[in-house]
Amino acid sequence: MTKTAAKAPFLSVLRELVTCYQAFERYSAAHIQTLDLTPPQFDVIATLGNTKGMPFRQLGERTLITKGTLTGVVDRLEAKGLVCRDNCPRDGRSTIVSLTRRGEKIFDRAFPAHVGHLREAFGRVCSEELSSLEQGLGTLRKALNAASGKETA
Amino acid sequence: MTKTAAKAPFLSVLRELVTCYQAFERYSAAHIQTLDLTPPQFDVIATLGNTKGMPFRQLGERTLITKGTLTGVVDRLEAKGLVCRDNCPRDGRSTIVSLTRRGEKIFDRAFPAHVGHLREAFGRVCSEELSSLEQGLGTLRKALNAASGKETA
DNA sequence: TGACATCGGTTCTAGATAGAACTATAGTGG
DNA sequence: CCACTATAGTTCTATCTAGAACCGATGTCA
Repeated sequence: MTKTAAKAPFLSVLRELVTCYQAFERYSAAHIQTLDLTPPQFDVIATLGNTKGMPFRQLGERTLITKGTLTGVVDRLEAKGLVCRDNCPRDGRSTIVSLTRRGEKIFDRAFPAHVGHLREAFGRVCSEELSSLEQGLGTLRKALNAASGKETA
Repeated sequence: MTKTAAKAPFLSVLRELVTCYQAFERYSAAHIQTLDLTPPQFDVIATLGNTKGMPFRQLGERTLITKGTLTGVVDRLEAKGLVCRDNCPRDGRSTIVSLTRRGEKIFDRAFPAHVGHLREAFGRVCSEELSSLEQGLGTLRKALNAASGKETA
């Protein structure tokens, strides 16, 4: 609580961003746990659902998991028999990850349930407020990226 | 992208929440790294700054780090000579964590610098939008807590 | 076609994370 | 004063995390 720093008005937005995000994580994770999955594992299942599979690279881009981490997450899902790795016929370096039949079953059951669980919470906020929130978050994100670009460049 | 699920309009807010939070984390972490600290370590330093120290429990509440994790974070800070553990005279179970002189020096130098770094980004967003964002985040957080309370109870 | 840069994944390292089990101290009720 | 319960930290386990080093396959360019 430095005097000058405590005055910065944006710190309260910041704190709210963090606590809100954590509240979401907790809320979401609590449900995912009942499926015997971790949040990143669920994220992978949800991303692969209704697709024919995709290479690691693409899976990482969509789930925002870096490749080193993704290897381990996929390892564990493979051990559970929910996804499988196949060599890409077009590119010898590439590995295609896709849901197994069991993985698809989990997806079909868990994904709608999870969306319903989230709706339970988000439904309590009126849609105008949600869309204003979405916009505000977008503005802040762009500001963060712009500021970081400025310093990197 | 299940049909029913893809329609849920709140999913886009959700995605924005996650990407915005991650953008913040990246932006913040990039600066903290230049101080040879990790984000949780910085968080502890910032919380202990301008205090006479506090027990683990309280430190955990403020930094939102669970006690098992906190032990490790404090271990590493202690190894770096930035904080110290002292027995609480009033309670034999309790340990008081406080900044060493070196830790205070780091705090005095790093905290204002970090706030300045953040201001660089947040200053790009007008204050009305920030306060509206803060309010929206608060609403959502309360909705999440309310929904989770409903299920827990 | 042979050198070289690039790219996709894996491995390794250090750290963070939650949660459960454990230890020791403190407080409480009989 | 003794048993019981609650509390403060630590330890342990499994997972996630980024980032760097590495390895094999590709593609390029001369």
